Amino acid sequence: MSTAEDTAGGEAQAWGEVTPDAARRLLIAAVEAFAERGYHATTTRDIAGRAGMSPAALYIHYKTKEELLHRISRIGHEKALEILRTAARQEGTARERLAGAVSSFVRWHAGGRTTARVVQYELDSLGPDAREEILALRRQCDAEVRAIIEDGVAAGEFDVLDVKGTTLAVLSLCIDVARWFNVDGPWTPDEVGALYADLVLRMVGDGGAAARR
Amino acid sequence: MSTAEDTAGGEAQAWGEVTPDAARRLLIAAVEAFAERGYHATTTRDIAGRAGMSPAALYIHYKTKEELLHRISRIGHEKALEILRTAARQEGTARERLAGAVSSFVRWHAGGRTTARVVQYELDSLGPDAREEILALRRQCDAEVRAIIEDGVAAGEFDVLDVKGTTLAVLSLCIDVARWFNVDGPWTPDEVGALYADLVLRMVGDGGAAARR
DNA sequence: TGCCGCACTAAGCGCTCGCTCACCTTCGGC
DNA sequence: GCCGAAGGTGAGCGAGCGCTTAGTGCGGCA
Repeated sequence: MSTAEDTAGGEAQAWGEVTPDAARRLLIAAVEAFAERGYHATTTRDIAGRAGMSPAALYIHYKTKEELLHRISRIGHEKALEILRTAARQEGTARERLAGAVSSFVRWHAGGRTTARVVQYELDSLGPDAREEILALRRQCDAEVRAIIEDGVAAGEFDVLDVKGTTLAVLSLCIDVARWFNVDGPWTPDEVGALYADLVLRMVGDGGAAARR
Repeated sequence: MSTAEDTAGGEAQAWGEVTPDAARRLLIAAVEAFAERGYHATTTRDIAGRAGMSPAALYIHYKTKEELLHRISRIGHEKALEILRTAARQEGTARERLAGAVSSFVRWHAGGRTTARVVQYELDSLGPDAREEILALRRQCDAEVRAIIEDGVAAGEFDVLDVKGTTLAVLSLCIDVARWFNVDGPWTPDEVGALYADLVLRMVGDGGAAARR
């Protein structure tokens, strides 16, 4: 647990699919800058500077500054969806799958906070077409979590008043980790993941959650 | 319930303390613009235009664009703190006070989403001094919620593993409402408030939460 | 060796930004 | 009826923005 995933350098390895090298360096620089200052407050000169290049070099690899955000958003959302999907398709009870999904999703938001911040909070800076594409991925994330909760209700494991609302609340809780989590704070990503898995099981009325610990 | 509080016009009445009239109109225009596009993507010309004034008029009432954000942030946080404080000092069990605090705090974030968005998500755009001042108010919000939870644990009403972490999660859940809540969506602020109060009682291990409904 | 193509840079274009300044109205007090 | 303060405007400054373009250095191939 908590391998390279939770260091800034480790975050970089998630971008391995981006080539060539210069394009990847620019992308990583953009992620850091967007996370620190926000999309609109970040200049193309800042991004290029962090990547050790001149401002013009950015435009050899990306058409516009927005394309950078779009690429980051899509790769990030695909990663998030993959995490939830993997957890949802695991063997086991709904209780186990929900706990696994929440703890790994939270670990990603806490450990890869830089990336997650951009992915979750800079969506509105995209143009309408790009935003719609990303929103489709987001709806798929929602569907994965909802499916687990519905399974649990059907199996009599969970006791939920409003499946749609509870799904939203669970995702909301996980996503907001990216806003407040601080690497220098009192918790490791693993600890927050475990705490949140417990809280979420309580939210879905899994009677054993409190008793088991 | 859900009176003027949940319309854009109704939100405006919260700024009654700001005088003179022109300064208040500018402030309300700024809240709307910041909420829609974010602080950095909003221009002073846009703010002045929404208030029906020339760009220069802004600088008669405010020294800089950042001062506008600072004022909005402070007034908004004071309002949020007042809501939590009122709920915390109510008569009743910890269970009742926590439910009341969450439902009214959530109602504020959902109904006054425009304001809440600026207050909760544009903090990083403030300078260091202003940010520190706002963070102090935020810590007081945290303390109010934590006190209720500690009361409940002491009284044997709640069963909580980690008071600090649970407090953070409760506040995080409420605050994130400002990000996703949509006035045209399927829920009213009251409905979300009630749902969230139930979810939070479950999170703190209030055994009766599920059974009672 | 000579040359091409590509990754990259220095310089800078056109534009819009936050903010200022000289000037104009309105109006209560004497 | 005149005056100064308060609150407003139109024009525009300097700076910095996203992005472009002409030119440079260099690895790979005949």
